[in-house]
Amino acid sequence: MLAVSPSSNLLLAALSRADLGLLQPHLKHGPLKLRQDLERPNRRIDYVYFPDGGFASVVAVQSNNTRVEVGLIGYEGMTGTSILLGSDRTPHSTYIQAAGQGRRIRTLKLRQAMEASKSLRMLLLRYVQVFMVQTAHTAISNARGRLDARLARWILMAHDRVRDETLPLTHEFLSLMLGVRRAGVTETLHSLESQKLIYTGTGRVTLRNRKGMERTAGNSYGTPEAEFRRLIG
Amino acid sequence: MLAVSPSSNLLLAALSRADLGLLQPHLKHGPLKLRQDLERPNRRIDYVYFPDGGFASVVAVQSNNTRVEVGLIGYEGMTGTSILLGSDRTPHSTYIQAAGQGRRIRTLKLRQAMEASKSLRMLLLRYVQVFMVQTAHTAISNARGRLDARLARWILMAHDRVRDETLPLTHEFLSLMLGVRRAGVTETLHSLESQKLIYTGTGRVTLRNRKGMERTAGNSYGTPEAEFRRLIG
DNA sequence: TCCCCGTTGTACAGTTCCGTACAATAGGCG
DNA sequence: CGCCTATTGTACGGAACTGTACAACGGGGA
Repeated sequence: MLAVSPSSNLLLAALSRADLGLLQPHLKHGPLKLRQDLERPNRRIDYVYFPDGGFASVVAVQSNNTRVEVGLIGYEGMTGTSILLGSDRTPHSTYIQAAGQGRRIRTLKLRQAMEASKSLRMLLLRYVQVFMVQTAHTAISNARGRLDARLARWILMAHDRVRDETLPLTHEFLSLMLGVRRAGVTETLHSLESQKLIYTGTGRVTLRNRKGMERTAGNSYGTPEAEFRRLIG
Repeated sequence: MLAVSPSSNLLLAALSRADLGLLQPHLKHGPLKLRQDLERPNRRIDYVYFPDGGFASVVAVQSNNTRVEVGLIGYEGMTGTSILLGSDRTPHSTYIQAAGQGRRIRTLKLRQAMEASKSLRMLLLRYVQVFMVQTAHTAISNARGRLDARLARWILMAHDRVRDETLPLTHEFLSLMLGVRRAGVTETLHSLESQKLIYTGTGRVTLRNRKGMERTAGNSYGTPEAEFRRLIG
């Protein structure tokens, strides 16, 4: 809870001592609660979040019942990419999907720090690049991937961020994220389970064979992750 | 051809006189030829392009035969968003899909200009935000939209950029962009034609009823366009 | 003018996923 | 402990799209 305690957020960890010093006085640690809204569509964004654990989903909204996840943010990243890009809002919605802890900073303070330090600015913008690649690969996965591949990709990405084999997820929730039918998720999870890639239970999915999951995810998993390693490290 | 001639590129037009002055000495006007590669996957990006007409596609690549368009760039924007974000390359591919003219600048010169002017930097980054929203909406459209809606969206976006009712497009090409079967494009175009929304001919699609097309595109068209108007004007 | 190859039209069986519906759990709360 | 509601299992017909194949067209080059 101490403001000076080291964060397990990879972006904050990648900052130079000086850059961290710019942010540190304004970073506040706290819980990230399930379903907490971090950004609402077309409303001013007040805080930017650096999760230490759990993750948030960025969801593109069309109409009431047409909403699909376009990105996933955990301890490797931050919310508020539109703030970094000079906008004070976004048409998308961002909220916590797996509870955790994290740090937040007022957008104004972040803006000031970014103006003060070029290296800080560059690091955060490189993360925006990573996030764009993630979104682009969501697009290609949605266009060409079969449900088993898309589901495998999503579970892998969630696993990367939660760092626990067991994910607290209902089929209903997964169907919302992927924009598919709930019953389709149930059937596909059974298929993955029969291939011994996962265990399932009510409200949870446990990863059993990561390599195997990566195989079924195919090329839809990996490119954004490689881009992260290249640009952030 | 004169370096000082006004560009019809909306980003360049939105620059202040001073910011334009920074770029102007390094901008070179020239043709953008069909299928010209502007960015290759994971290769250094040497130039950034500001089209005056025609448009380029940003294509996410998985394997050889799995490639889907994730964004479209015409006189309203620029290529090289990854340069703006501090990376010198991108896993995506960018090439000209409708020939035109445009200006280009060496990435180094652009970087220097961006460091020199905050207002320039902010304008170009706001365009990155617009492009991210476009990519996100490609993702949602791919996940939920039926082929007629996706095709209508694509034709509308192309029409916005070409500023001509007639688009020089083969069905094969459209199928590559959308990541669907060529025969599916043919059938869907017939459907749109029978609804008097377009005319078709070999190698071309002519928009006949824009309002109607926007209706069939549904919510998959409009959000990124609104974001452009809000952030660039 | 005619050839020829890129483009378009069309067909067919097969697969994936949808919309909907309803029964069977399971597990938290009173 | 037993109820009650969220969650999961499963079924059904149908829609959308696929992969493949092949014929017909058409417009530019020789």
